[in-house]
Amino acid sequence: MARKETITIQMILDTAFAMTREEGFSNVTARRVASRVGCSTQPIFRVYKSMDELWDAVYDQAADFFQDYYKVYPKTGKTPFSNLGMAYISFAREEKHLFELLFVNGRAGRKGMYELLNGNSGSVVYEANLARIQGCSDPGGLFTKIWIFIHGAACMSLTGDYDLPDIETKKMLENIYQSFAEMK
Amino acid sequence: MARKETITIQMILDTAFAMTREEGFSNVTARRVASRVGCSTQPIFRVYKSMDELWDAVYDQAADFFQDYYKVYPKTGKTPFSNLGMAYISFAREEKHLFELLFVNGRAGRKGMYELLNGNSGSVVYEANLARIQGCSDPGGLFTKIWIFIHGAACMSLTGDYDLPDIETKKMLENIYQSFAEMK
DNA sequence: TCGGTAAAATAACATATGTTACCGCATGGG
DNA sequence: CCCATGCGGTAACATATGTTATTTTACCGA
Repeated sequence: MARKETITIQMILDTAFAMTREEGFSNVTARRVASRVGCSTQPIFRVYKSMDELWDAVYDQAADFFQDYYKVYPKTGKTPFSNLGMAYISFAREEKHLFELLFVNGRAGRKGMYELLNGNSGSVVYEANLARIQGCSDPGGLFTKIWIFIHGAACMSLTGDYDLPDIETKKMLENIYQSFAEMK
Repeated sequence: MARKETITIQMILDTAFAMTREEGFSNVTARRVASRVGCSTQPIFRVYKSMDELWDAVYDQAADFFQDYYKVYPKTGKTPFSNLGMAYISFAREEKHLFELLFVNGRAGRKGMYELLNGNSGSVVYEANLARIQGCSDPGGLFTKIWIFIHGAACMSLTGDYDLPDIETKKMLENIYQSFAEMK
């Protein structure tokens, strides 16, 4: 038959994803991925029709990665809101490039923010028992306001304009939750 | 003597800035600027040592533009906070690419967020009578929290995840100001 | 009018990108 | 033990970028 496959689609995708984590999406080029895998650019175009297809796959993997990150994140807060917030802000800090890709710069045809939060299983928001007050359905409401705040802190951490230690962040999140909840 | 100058530094900078507004920073290339000015790339490199220098100039012009935008923005809110917030969020909506450049993606050696807000004259925050509670000096405090919220809404509007009409935005800003202020 | 000077055009260099044509060759079924 | 099949390497194409060398050209003072 034919020659045996030595460079798999997994090797390529994993490498591209690792590069996205480390250097950001825009540095994932055909030649750079190939070089890191240790092959020519051919195998890439054998398993992916184009770089766009590979980038799509990386994006999807980033979305899954965020889901897993949230699931594993220790839920030590007093409320599901602060847990969600802590996980989200930590993710922005620790996975700057992935956060940018998913929640800031996006990508043509990117998933919506709430779609990314819920994922395939609806885990994040659902598990947080926030189903009743899902953001999209209560504009100006509690979840929307809290979410705007959480997203704001995460984005500011990207540019270095927010850098409170986790303890302080947790306090602040629970503080503003109180503020919003008691207001109504 | 010599030939008369027909392509001025102003023409080049204005064009590059207009292109940044319309298409974003990353589309400002030497050839595209030249084409829009109606000349070759030579005049650009006569007045700027490199594209990096031109990009710096565009960035500075964007910072000034934001200052002017804020100064002119109608202050119809009940508090200086809501005025600042409305202006900032409107800017993000109407000048998506400039907002990204200044407050999201930044640029090597970009100005800090509060530096951008204050500008050369310290106008934005100062005029808003917020001097006493400037963000950097009250981490976790009132201004910081409000600012995180405002920045969050602005960033979400970039990705289409926030799209309340101005009226609602204003209400929400005044609402959360109440929440934060009464909490303490 | 004429020539030198500087501005602007032309065209190239060097690099980086996605993508494709081509070819060597390993491999496993016959 | 062959050899067709398809994997992967080499090299090129086409394009886009910043930048620079060279040439043309317009201006103004002499």
